[in-house]
Amino acid sequence: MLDEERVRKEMIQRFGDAYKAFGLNKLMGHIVALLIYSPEPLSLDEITKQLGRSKGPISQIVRRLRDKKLIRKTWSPENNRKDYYEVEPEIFENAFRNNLELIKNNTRIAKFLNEKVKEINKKNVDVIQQRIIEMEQFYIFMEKHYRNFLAEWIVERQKLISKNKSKKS
Amino acid sequence: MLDEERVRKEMIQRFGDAYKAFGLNKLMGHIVALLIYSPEPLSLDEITKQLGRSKGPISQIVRRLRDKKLIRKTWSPENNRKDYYEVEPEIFENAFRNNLELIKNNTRIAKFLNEKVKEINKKNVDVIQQRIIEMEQFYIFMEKHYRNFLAEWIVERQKLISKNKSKKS
DNA sequence: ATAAACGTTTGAAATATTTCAAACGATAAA
DNA sequence: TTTATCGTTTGAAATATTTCAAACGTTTAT
Repeated sequence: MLDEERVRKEMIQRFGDAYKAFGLNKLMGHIVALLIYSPEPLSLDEITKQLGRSKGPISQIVRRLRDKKLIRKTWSPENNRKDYYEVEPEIFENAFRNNLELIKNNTRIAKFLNEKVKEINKKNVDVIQQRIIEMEQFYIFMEKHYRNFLAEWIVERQKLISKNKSKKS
Repeated sequence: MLDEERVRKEMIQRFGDAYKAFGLNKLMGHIVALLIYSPEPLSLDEITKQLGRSKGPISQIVRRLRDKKLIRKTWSPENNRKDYYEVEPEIFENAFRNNLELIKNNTRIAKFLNEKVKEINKKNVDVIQQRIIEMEQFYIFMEKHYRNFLAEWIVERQKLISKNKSKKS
């Protein structure tokens, strides 16, 4: 029991650090960790209590997590007063999709620069232009691979799920 | 000429935002943008002047950029007093490699949790365990794709470079 | 040897972000 | 209709990060 508590805390800690490393709010990672580790959906108050924070930030971060499709509200006939939250079943996939948006932005930047640099026709432009062309190619290529990965993962995930189901029955 | 200045500024701006979105320092993006856009290597003082910052932070961020293999010192027979910097030819590839490290950390977290949760043998563990198993599988799969992407990109890049060379001659 | 030109380090100041407590509005229970 | 229970919003406080200016150590020119 003491051990379990330690693991839970370390998980919250590590998710916080990981989220931060990806440029996201630490608290987002904490909440996600909590929800992944909880077999039952949690209310705002429960999250608040378990993380020892006040309601304000929890409310805001929970909304952002919902916008990012990492967690969702659950519906249940009883408890129609409080909102309960759980992780999205496709949480990792969705986190990846969010990252894809950043990559797409990089492609956009490269394309914009390519246009502009061509227009300007700067002296010594060849070195710069070559860099920017490579940048554009790189991120276009990357986008393609990202999409590919997603498609393959969905197949892979189905296999995982069906394997697990057959184990249960 | 005025136009060129505008593009340069917008580039610096956008790279700053992009770097921040990836959880890195904004100034890192600014310096990288400056060096990409510069046909000649730049000294610390030139970077300092062009970005309107003081030497302290520039010196520190430049070191971090070197650690991350995004920029490098150039050597030249004259000017052996000052250090001059340019972007690494494989800057985008290397940025990607840095990101791969973050993914590897996620895999590590999942593996750690998998071990621990198995040990604890919590009641209702099946839901949680399933999530963590999926997390591990996801990031292992992702690592594989990342490596794959890198291998393919290197081939693709060679094609780009040789195409450009033949155009020049 | 001395002076000048660098890059780095470092505490303090400025800025940005996170967090809180309290007020608010909305909805459901009494 | 009134009261209680939520989730949200909001300005202020706490904290973390970025930035600066000055001091420092090192290397090169004089």
